Amino acid sequence: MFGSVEEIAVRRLLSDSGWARLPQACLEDLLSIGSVVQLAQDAPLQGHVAIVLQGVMGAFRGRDLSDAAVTALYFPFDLIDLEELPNDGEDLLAALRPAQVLQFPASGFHAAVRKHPALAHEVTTRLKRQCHDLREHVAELTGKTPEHRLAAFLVWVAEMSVTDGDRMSFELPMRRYDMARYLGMQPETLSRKIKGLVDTGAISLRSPSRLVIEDRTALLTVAGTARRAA
Amino acid sequence: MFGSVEEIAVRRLLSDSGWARLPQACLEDLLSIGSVVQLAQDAPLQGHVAIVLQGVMGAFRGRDLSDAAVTALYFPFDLIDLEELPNDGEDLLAALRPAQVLQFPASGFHAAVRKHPALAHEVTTRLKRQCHDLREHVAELTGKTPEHRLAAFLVWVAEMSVTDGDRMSFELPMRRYDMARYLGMQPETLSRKIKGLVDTGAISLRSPSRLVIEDRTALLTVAGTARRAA
DNA sequence: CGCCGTGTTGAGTAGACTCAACCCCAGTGG
DNA sequence: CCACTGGGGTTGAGTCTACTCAACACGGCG
Repeated sequence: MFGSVEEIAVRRLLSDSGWARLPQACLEDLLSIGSVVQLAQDAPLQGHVAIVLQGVMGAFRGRDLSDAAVTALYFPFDLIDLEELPNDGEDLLAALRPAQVLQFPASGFHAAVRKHPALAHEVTTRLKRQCHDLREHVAELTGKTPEHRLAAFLVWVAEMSVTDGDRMSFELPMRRYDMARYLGMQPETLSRKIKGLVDTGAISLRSPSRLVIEDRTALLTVAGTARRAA
Repeated sequence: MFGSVEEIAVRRLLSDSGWARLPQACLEDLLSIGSVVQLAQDAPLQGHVAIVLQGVMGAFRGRDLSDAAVTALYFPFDLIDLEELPNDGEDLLAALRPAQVLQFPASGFHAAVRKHPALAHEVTTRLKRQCHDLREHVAELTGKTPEHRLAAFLVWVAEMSVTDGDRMSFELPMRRYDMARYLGMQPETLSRKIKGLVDTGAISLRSPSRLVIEDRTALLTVAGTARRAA
């Protein structure tokens, strides 16, 4: 069912991630109803059940993508399930960079959940984890200064990213604008805070979107407490 | 298994709330392992699986209750399940006012979930709803001014409260200090914002904790968009 | 080359924070 | 009966910082 390009990401999904723990029959059911979807930057995800394969998806809250808040981030292997919620048309999902997801029809996915207890357990666990992450994000938004939030965010993203050997260098998975809205500040403020961290030597920028953590300890000190790991 | 006082809340749980949809056998399983716990204000909940019966519980993030952020609120009939999460000792649950919960041993509850598909579905639905609510809260924290957040919060709490016929009068389910930390502002700022709403005539205070919504439309205008209902 | 999307820099303002004092009320004990 | 106490809440003055708005820098692309 998959072309060769997509196969790589799906194969990783089935071997490296928590999903691999599921029984074989369950995985086959999932793969038989799922379809790999390529999403360009800013492309919305139609339908609301999917697993991220590559890239980062953002949950938006608001009428337009242009003025909506970024409320949550979904990294590879994260489950996206926004089905069966009060829908006032203000919940949107979009790719923050070009991304790839394994999408499911809601009915089929939920049928699989009913059929396979192990899948139900996996979904529950992931949802609890998402609640936990969101509460942590709330704690950062209510209790920390922009510097704190930025530092914690950078450490977190670095952990989620494949550092491909190159020390702590990684690609920021979204634009400044989206980062700012996720972190609850203005793009200008974000730019200044990043500059501040560069000036202190904690990080450095190879390009606007490629970042190197020069001094992780210093960054963690700024962040206060580290955020959850992958 | 219940004394007469507790029976009232449990009976409402089994008739009025979404939990009543569960099959009889499942309810009996739940009741057989659950125990009603009375919590004084600020009393922490030991163990992390419960259903709120009365009052409001708060999820805290931080070392102490005194300086922790209030990240989420649990109203009657909400499910609390913080089990099986990365536990760094900074997640706490406490009653914001005297409260009553139906508490479960984690193992027993999860056994019941495995046994009853309907319960698994109910739990999943509630967790998704909690994620949704948390995302909405994040959107408010990142995108709205303190006035907006306060107005939206008051409308929301009013909907969650039993208005006992008395127009839109209701009891605030927590102290100013906790409210402020949930809404991401300082107690002083909160006090001033409340005063501001009183001055415009949108609300009035009968006592520090008893509030009347005089002009719901005006309040909604300030809030921008209404928050999710009960 | 000019345009557009993206990111940065600068100056001024507005609004939340900090810290301190004060008010109010319920308990408590003389 | 009244003074004392402590928790909860409000008010005031001053500071600081994030926001606003505007201009500018940079790179890719038609």
